[in-house]
Amino acid sequence: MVQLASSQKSFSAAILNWYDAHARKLPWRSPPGMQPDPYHVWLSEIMLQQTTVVTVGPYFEKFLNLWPTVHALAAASLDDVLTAWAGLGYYARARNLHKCAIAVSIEFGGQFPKDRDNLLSLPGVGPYTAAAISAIAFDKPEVVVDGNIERIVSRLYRITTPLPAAKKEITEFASKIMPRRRAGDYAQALMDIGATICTPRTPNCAACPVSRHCAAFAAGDMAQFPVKAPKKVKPTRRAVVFWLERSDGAVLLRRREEKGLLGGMMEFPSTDWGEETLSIEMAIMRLFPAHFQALAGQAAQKSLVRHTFTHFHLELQPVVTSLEAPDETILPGGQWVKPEEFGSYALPTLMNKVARAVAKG
DNA sequence: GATCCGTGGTC
DNA sequence: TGACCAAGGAT
Repeated sequence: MVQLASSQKSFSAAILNWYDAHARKLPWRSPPGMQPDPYHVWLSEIMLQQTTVVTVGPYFEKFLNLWPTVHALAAASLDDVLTAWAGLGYYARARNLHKCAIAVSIEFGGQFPKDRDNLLSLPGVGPYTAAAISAIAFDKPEVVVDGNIERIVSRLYRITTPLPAAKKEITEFASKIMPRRRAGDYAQALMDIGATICTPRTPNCAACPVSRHCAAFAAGDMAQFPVKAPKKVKPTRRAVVFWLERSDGAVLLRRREEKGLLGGMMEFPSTDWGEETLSIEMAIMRLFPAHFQALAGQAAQKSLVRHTFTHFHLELQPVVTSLEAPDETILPGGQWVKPEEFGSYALPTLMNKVARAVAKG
């Protein structure tokens, strides 16, 4: 470790040389030597939180087309932002993205702050994203530590403390080996290397520009790092979900609560997501008690929809029914939408799975 | 520090 | 096929 710290210059030079020759061409990156648009950097960094480059690509292009500037995004409605974000997941990011755009547009006159501390005050911008924006968009020498860099550093030093407890230790090592110049390129280089060479399962050390600095490579136990705390088992939750159709073909949707899981997104009405399995009749009684007689006889089950969230499995039992009745007697906040219009609504992937199950069988 | 928060790809 | 994983943040 001491040897590596003393060879910081050789290490960072190898990283930057590798980047000059192998940098990935990504939609949000500017040509070599050009300063990127801070709006593009911010937008991409928010989208890339816990999300792969391949998944983000089309969403990044869509958002830039819809809202070319931070002012345009700030002027959009939250519902339009959620609709455009639908499918990307972690919807608090979209809510905070909108809040942040308004803050930058109003409080900072449309100019993103350049320093880490001011960036940290923005909604949805945490330690990683603040450092990344400051380094990449403004070339500030900030210590950028994401999951890739955690993995690289933990292998360089064979850090045995499990994550996330090792975060502080890793950040200190990362700080010691980073260069003073080209901090943005350096951070992106490490992330590229982490994504393509120093991968989680079987790293391609033969292609790594800094394998000679790596303790885990020397020991031959790269795959043992980073050490992570054990994970908890996911419980399974179940519910009955209703595809309630009107004679004109429109289907009943409602908006979820502003906060929490799938916050602010649209959904097909369902019973509460709990541990126990509910009968169709019981589900109708829970959600549409005033129309039990009209619904119970004609309810048709479709194939079970399985979906896994970060911390639980979900099994939704779709039920197809039809109903003609005054709206106010059906469901508070319900909204009738024709399936061909679903694309312009903020439907998360789970609900599109339900629609698919209903259409098939 | 622990928990909550999506989704699609991979082995 | 199911667990693991990905450019984390908020509470």
